[in-house]
Amino acid sequence: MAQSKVEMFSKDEILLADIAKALSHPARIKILKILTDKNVCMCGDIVDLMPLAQSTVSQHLKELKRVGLIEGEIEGPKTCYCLSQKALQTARADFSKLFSKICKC
Amino acid sequence: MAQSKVEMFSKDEILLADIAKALSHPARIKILKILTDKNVCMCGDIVDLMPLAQSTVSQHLKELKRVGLIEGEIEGPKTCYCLSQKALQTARADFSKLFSKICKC
DNA sequence: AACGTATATCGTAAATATACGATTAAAAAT
DNA sequence: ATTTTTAATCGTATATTTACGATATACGTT
Repeated sequence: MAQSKVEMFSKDEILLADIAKALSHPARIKILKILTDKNVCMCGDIVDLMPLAQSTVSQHLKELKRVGLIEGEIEGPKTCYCLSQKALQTARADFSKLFSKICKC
Repeated sequence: MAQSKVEMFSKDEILLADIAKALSHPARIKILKILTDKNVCMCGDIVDLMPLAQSTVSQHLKELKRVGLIEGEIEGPKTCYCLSQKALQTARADFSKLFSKICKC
């Protein structure tokens, strides 16, 4: 990318695009599903269920945390991850709003 | 990216992630909104409403076309773009399905 | 036929994303 | 106190994305 022109768009557009970005990799979709099934989950449990290296999974978790969709609580050497239902509600509403606007029915 | 591991995930996850990717830039969100307002729109009209160069807008249109969210019909030297309501319905349903799964309420 | 208009594509630069192994840090277990 | 376990971060390679100007293409107009 040359210089970013992102600031030339509306807050809403930037925010939704950012959430979409967080959802734009199948690994991250899968992580959200895993956290749904397990409710609360150690990082290692997630890694075991993913076809990716531990450091790569950690990066994906970081991206999901960046936009707030998940939360991680450090418990000793372990980290417990869970979904942020609040952030998910907001994301859901934002996508709904977009599709309501652009879908005819 | 090193080699892609995308094929290690489910079809559903890959598909949804791909749609999310198409929505992961504010310019593309804005284009969808413009097409909603104008219904059908020449490329140049879109370019005029965007803070980006013509070639850049063209690239964004290509990405939206790639995932099928918009369609472009060449009419002489011009190209008419419009939303694909069918693809939008599908995308909307796919996101709904994900959020239904991962949202508690 | 030459020119103008509209848009896609090419070439390119810079930023970001994805992936991995190695290392670090921090707490638990021995 | 040392070792082990867990997970984040660092360093790095490669791929992809974003952006632009320049060029090519294709049609309409003069």
